[in-house]
Amino acid sequence: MSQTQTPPVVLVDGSSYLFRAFHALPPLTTSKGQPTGAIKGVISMIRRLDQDFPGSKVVVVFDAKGKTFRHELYEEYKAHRPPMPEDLATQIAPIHEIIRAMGLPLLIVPNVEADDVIGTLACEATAKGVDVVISTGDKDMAQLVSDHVTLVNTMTETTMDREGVKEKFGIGPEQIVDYLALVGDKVDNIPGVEKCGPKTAVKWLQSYENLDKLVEHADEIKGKIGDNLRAASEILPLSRELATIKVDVELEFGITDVQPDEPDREKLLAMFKELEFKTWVDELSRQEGVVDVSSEESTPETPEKHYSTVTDKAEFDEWVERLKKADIFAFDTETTSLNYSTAEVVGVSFAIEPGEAAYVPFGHDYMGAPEQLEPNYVLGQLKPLLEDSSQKKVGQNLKYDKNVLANHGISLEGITEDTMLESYVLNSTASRHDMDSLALKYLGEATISFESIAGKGAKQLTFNQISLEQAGPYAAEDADITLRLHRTLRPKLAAEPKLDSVYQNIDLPLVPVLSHMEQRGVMLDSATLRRHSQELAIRMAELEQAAHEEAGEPFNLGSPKQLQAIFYEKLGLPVIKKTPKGAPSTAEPVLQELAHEYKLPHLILEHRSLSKLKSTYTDRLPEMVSPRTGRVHTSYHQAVAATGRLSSSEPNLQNIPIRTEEGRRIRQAFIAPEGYKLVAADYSQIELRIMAHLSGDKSLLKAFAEGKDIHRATAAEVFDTPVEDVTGEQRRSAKAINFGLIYGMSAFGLSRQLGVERKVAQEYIDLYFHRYPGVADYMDNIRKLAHDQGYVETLFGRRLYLPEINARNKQMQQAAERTAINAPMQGTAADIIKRAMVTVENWLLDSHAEEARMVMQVHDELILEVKESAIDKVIAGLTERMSKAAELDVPLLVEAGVGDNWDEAH
DNA sequence: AGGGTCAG
DNA sequence: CTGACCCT
Repeated sequence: MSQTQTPPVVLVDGSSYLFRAFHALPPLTTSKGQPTGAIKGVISMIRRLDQDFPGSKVVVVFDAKGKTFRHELYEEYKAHRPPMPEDLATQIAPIHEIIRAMGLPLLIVPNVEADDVIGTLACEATAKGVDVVISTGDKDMAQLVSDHVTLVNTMTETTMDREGVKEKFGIGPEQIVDYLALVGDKVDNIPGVEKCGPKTAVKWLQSYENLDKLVEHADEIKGKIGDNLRAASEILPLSRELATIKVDVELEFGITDVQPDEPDREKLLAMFKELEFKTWVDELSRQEGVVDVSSEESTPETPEKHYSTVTDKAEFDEWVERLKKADIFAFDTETTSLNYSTAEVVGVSFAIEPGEAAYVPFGHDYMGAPEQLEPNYVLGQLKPLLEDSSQKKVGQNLKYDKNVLANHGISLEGITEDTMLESYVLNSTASRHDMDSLALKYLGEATISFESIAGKGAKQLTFNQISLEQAGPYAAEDADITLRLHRTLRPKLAAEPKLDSVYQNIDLPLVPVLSHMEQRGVMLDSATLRRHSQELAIRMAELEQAAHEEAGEPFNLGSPKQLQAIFYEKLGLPVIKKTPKGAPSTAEPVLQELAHEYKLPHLILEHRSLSKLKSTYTDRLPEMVSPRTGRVHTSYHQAVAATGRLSSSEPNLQNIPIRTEEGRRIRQAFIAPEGYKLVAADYSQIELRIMAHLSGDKSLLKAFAEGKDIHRATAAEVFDTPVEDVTGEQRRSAKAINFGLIYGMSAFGLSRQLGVERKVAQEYIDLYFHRYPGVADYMDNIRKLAHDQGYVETLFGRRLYLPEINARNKQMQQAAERTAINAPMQGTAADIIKRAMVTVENWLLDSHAEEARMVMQVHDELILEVKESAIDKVIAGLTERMSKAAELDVPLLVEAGVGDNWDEAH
């Protein structure tokens, strides 16, 4: 390997990093919803090159849009590539802009792929005696490696020279093209040899050196794969050509023509600010000559860090004294398990000032663990502080901490701030609100990952098994980051009065309410469910046998893949619909259709629905009963649904069956303890009522004011019939129309729902809007508003950003428009029931603590356990409070029922 | 429209 | 990860 004195030229394959950064990094967005993960990834990679190759000329190359010579060579080239995700497409222009502002040459050559530009420049540079480093994430580039060309993957920090290629692939750089031709490429749609993977290709090339010689001796290859090779011999030259990176493209410039420029610091600063890349903003601001005039809010500096692990009594006591005096402190628990109902606290961490935090371990019990403070002492000292509601705390998802502390007899009060909720209210569309994502997004800091200290997979340690050396900094960091996030996020909320009110008056007060409901759990009749399971098993076995006879062979009824084979290959049933990937669908509506003419689909349908009931409910629910309490404890998630709704998991209590008789039997297993009944109260037609209120449509308001059956009233209007003459069929159609409106449904969707022609569905919609012009206006306005401001709001001011509302892709744009219509209704309903929950919980705790408690929420329904003697009183108070949770131009009707089980209560 | 879970 | 299916 020859050494030159001059530093190498670095050619950057920008496009390859673009895709890798997009998929590998957490989906960052700005507080306004602009996705930035790929930008951050690509730019930080490019910035690193300056350190890795000081003094080198860095040239960045991107693919241009449009076709290339490979498309002309082979029209199927990249034919099956899905369109670029919108979230990625919007990040390309900013990346280009930043690279230019950094002063780096940016090459985008029309009709030439980045690979070929790089190949050509690399060839030219080496001819001039300059060494080349190609920075890429794409292994195909290995074909360019030579004595003067090295590959480096800056994201994974690996380099590959000639020897490296041999090590990695088992063959030399000159053989890579032949290798690629043999293997083919599914994504780019390059044909290869059927069933020939990397192993086979390498084996062949090691024996025959290259493709030509291999094809010459193709008859020596035995077996099916030999046949495949001979069958492919015609197209292999084409594959080879497609896989070959060009080194002789006609470019209008040479490697010496491209020169770096001075960086435009003002421009960079503006862009980094816009994209909310705090650390880079800080870094630039500190550099001389750049005065940050546009800054209204100071970006948080990364403080010096002083984290301590406290095992000394005096030191701990001192911390407690400081906590008592603090106006607010950040707080976090470390526990043995993520499951709050079984988790035990093994340590707690605190922070009062940024950069300074302490971890107090008391339950680490691995071999050789240092002596720690007594759990009883630590928790005993902290208890008065934690239970003092005037002592303010901030945390990340404090509901969890409240739940686990309850296992130690501590009732956490004073939850005055929660960073997870701050982030959620600021931008519910941001896909994740966990601490690690928030730290990266708002503080520009990567946190210690749990995996890095606990390991992963089966060998993952629980927190009590992690050494104090590792656990200390991790836990202290959690408290520190939480405090600093709060200091960053809270002012952002305060600047938006409506969002601030949603946070303070709706989501924060709900935290203890949800915590109580989770801890209470709900009672389950496990014995009945188990019996039900056995019955289902018998019925399923019968169905399975019948299906096998019908199909003429045994197969797995639960496998859509095997089913496709039987249906469409063996039995030749007509294909009605295909899955997104092009395979014939066996989805429910398809089978429903086929069931008219064939017996097998009917059997499958019944088997499927029973199998779902059994695996998800009758088998699983009894397993979820806590041995400690004998009840099931769900988790409610407050920062998952973009619209403001809650979600529920482990188990999901918000999707317990109700549609079929068989399903309702599962609801019958949700029961109340001795002396109690279940009361279920739900808002009647809440979303349509909200639509009436928001749109102000006269007819709709009137219908609700008069307490009419809304679907019947709609049918009378749309079909121009007197109310008393509306048929069942007409009412059913009207109901589908009403649902469609809530979902922002199109004529297409409605036609499918109703099973009528699209034209007919459009007529219904036109008629509806004609009869309810206020609704039509409202829909137009909300769509326009969404396009103009990029977000929509609920009645209470909860905001939902719609990043795809102005997407170039029409389908995405239309989906965003449907969300724009649905979100204010769904979200306002969520706000209303959350408000009701807070009021109802406080009322019950104040005056009916022994008689009634809320145990479940299912979007528009609250389920309570109520002592038999108090039922009338509680129902009256409950329905009144739910009705008054919002003041709308329509009455909020609440319907309540009582029963020994959830099914009966309806 | 928004969710969660299961089996393959 | 996908397809299917349970809920409001």
